[in-house]
Amino acid sequence: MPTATLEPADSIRAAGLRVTTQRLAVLGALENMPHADADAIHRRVRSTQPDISLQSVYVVLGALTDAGLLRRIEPAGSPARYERRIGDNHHHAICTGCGAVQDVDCAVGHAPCLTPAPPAPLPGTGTGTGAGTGDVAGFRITTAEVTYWGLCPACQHLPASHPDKKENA
Amino acid sequence: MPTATLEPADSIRAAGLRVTTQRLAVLGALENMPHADADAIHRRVRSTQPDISLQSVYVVLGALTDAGLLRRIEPAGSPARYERRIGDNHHHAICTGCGAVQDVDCAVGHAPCLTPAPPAPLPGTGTGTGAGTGDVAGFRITTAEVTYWGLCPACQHLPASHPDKKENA
DNA sequence: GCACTTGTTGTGAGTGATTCATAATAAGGA
DNA sequence: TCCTTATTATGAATCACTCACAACAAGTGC
Ligand SMILES: [Mn+2]
Ligand SMILES: [Mn+2]
Ligand SMILES: [Zn+2]
Ligand SMILES: [Zn+2]
Repeated sequence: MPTATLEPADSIRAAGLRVTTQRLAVLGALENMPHADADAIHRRVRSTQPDISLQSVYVVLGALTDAGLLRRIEPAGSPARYERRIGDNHHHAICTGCGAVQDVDCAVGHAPCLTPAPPAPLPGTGTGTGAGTGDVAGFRITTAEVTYWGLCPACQHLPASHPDKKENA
Repeated sequence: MPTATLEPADSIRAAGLRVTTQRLAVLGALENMPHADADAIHRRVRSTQPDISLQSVYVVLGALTDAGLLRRIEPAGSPARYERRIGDNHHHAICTGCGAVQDVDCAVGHAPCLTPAPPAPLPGTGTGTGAGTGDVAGFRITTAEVTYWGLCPACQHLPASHPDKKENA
């Protein structure tokens, strides 16, 4: 038995979950394909567990995400994507051409982006309640999610054509 | 450009689209319910056009969004929401308890996350339609989207119960 | 090692949100 | 008013995901 890695199985156990081959396989797959969606993970896992169903992958992803072992992001217009990089609220740059996702470190560090405090009252459509200072419109903010949209290096060099929305193959 | 000053019919025409009662109704509905989803808009529009179908509302919303007359946001775990406030890339605070959405002025210069760690900062991401151009990890960034997650004032004062995830009915 | 309990997985059906295909309709110009 | 063509109406279909429940297996105790 390869006991070299103290992580996957132990982290699952530490979360109070049972260690199953499916969970190990999903974690292992994500090791090599960060920001993959459920379908891509399923295809990858199938190479070692040909009979695992997509639904089971969903269940595993949900359990691991709830346990805090995975992070799920849900970019607009894309199925949910999963990654093992957790604990830091890092952000993402997403290519509008091909959907590629790239990690972006937050400039602030580990408890980032929790002090938005817009200086001016909200001029929104009729909801200009000048909320208290320090939070946003009276909201108690716990997370700030930042998504940068643009063109990845590859798509910048393509003509204004339609690069196929390739996933991790 | 002053989209707010144009009559709905004029702005539709100016976009090169035909002025229809359905489009006027959808724009009118959103006047009073910013950040509504397709279903809520459909219910509202039905009060004046009882026979309009949800699918037609989707078509109208798509056309108006493509024309730049509406902005669509797609918060995680929520159906798409639409608003008439366009032209400024403002951000949103969303309540994890009840799903309420609140406009937040772009925090350029205040929220640290708009200045990513890698090379250049993002100029004009907020005040200019997100037309600014930055560079993150080789990406040519055109828009920075910020979502603040937390509890709205109402949900802060509720016990640990789960307020119904409903909104303007 | 063997059984037992219970968390997990496998399977199929079901759901919500949105899109597609196509016929019917109506907006806007001639 | 007529005509062309954009737009809407309708139903079916798709996508991503969830649910219900039976079959299974991880971890515990003997
Ligand atoms: Mn990431
Ligand atoms: Mn808004
Ligand atoms: Zn790309
Ligand atoms: Zn709330």
